[in-house]
Amino acid sequence: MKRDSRLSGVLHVLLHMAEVDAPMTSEALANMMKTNPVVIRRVLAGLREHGLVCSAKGHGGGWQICRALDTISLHDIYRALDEPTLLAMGNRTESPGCLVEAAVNNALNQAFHDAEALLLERFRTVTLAQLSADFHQRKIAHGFSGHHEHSIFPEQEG
Amino acid sequence: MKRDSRLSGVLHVLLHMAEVDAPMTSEALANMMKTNPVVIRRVLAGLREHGLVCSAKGHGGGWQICRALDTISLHDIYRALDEPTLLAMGNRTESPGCLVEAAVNNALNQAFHDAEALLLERFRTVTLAQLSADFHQRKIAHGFSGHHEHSIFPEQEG
DNA sequence: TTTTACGTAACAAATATAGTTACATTAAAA
DNA sequence: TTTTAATGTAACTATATTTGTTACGTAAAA
Repeated sequence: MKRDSRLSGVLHVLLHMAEVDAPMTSEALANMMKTNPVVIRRVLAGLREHGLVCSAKGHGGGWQICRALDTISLHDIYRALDEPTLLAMGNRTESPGCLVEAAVNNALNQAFHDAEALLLERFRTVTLAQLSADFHQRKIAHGFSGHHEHSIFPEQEG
Repeated sequence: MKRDSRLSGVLHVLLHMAEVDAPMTSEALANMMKTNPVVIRRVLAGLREHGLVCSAKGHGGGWQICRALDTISLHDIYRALDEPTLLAMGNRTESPGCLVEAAVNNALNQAFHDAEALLLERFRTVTLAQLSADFHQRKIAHGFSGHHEHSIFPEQEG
């Protein structure tokens, strides 16, 4: 089964936005993400409803993060994405009439529930500020001299 | 994202097979699972390659579990299904050139890896024998009298 | 030799996701 | 005030995945 990379993608977008003081247009972000501006606007519209980002129309408009980075957890972003499915597996039927299926569901649900809880707990404990700090450390480790806004190496895919 | 229910479905099928001494045909199993016999044969063919079930052609043929239930863990079945994706989320790109994406991947991969490890560990510790025992307890709890092969209640979806 | 069942390829249908086009709306700049 | 640059959003298209179906070959028992 194919994995949903929206959370990964949104985090990427947000961290780039955090590096820039001015609003970034959906077109610029789409170029970074090798996708379409409408796709960017669609997903960021969800974050805006949750107060994580702000958008401005017209000349000089675009998207900005509108809360302190250390107040935005991965869980906040996960919720703003409408809490997408975490696990690629599930039970065939909930509340089955068949007792065999009930026994199967019971065993699997325990494992599934615990794995989901673990993921959500991790999401709660990681903030955008931490990811940003990690990024800046990586930049230094890769030989950032102070003259480049980003890595001295050509960047692929954003 | 839609969840893959093949593991759940295969467990259901196997536990029903465990209740019967004779081979079960793909047609009978397909009726229970409300699907097509070819779909059953496709998925059970994978289990056969791993030595979990045996099939016989011709009159009186069909499918049977061919190992002791307490030697078959959920992990064995998971592997026989070709280790399907466990998590519905993933990173946009592995080995990214962009340092922002590297920071994102690093944070998410830790969480993803731990959640996967938890699931696999659970799969290793649960056997078909345990599920079968759980099923028989449920049957008793639902008023099994000794005269019925299965529940006295009409079974839905298998 | 007929019937029953698996084995498997090829095709069709359904689903989900992502991408695209088009145009209305808003706001700044000329 | 007109032009330009941006978001907002609906509708459509394309693509990929999964599931279901048909068809027919093979094997084994009755």
